[in-house]
Amino acid sequence: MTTAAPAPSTRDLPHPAREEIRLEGVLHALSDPVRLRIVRELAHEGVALSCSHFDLPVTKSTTTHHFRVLRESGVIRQIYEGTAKMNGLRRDDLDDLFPGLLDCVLTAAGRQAGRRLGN
Amino acid sequence: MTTAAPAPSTRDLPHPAREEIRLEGVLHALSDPVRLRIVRELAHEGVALSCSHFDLPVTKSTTTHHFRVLRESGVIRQIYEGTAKMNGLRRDDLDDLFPGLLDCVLTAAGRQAGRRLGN
DNA sequence: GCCTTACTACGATGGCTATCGTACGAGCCG
DNA sequence: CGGCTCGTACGATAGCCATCGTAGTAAGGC
Repeated sequence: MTTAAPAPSTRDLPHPAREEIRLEGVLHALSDPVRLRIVRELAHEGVALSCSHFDLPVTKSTTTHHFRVLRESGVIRQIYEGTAKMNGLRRDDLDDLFPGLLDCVLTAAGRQAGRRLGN
Repeated sequence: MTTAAPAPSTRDLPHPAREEIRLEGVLHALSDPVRLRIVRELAHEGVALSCSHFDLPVTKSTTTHHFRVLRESGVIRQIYEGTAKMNGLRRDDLDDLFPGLLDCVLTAAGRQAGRRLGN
């Protein structure tokens, strides 16, 4: 019965509706290196990941802050799953609002990272 | 003075080279409403425009600041032309570094503006 | 019941930044 | 020359923001 449905209803996190997502907010969220890295990894894995999955060069407090910025700007969706908090990209919403934007940013980020490494 | 300056103008502005343009910097530059508006207008007109061409809801000091941010992040190129300073999008550089990114952002901004007006 | 794991909330802090006003320099034009 | 327009520089200010540490809550395992 509660296998595929959102069972843990104890804590619910506020997310902006699709129409409330603002381009400026998304761009600002993506303009931070730590957050861009998170988004890149989420896109690369393709599935929702727990916060602890990431190995970021900041403390856990700061990590929480970055995930909140991403959620409040509409870039990711956060759902509690037991003790873990799963983070998933809001690909459908973003692609509908800003077609191609996410892919462009991800491609650009990948190219930039590649340029820095071996070029 | 009669300094026999070889340059067309005694004042030359520092621009980042193409390889120095960082994605995070560009996204941050575009995440400000005033700057996004400037970039949209530059893209729409398609030619370099003087600073005074824009009717922005901020003072001239702040306008100068925003243009500098755009220049230092690599989004625009600024050239003195007599008493005016002409601002042009660095389309070629941006399209080469981040293919499609600028167009995606501009399209998204246009759609968002349209949604706010009457839709 | 207790301990561990996962994450949050709160307060502090230093830095960045958007904004302004005022004073100034650089070209044009009467 | 004297002013006029365009844009800059500098200083100030207020707000945001990335970061941290510490203390606390929620869920699950022993």
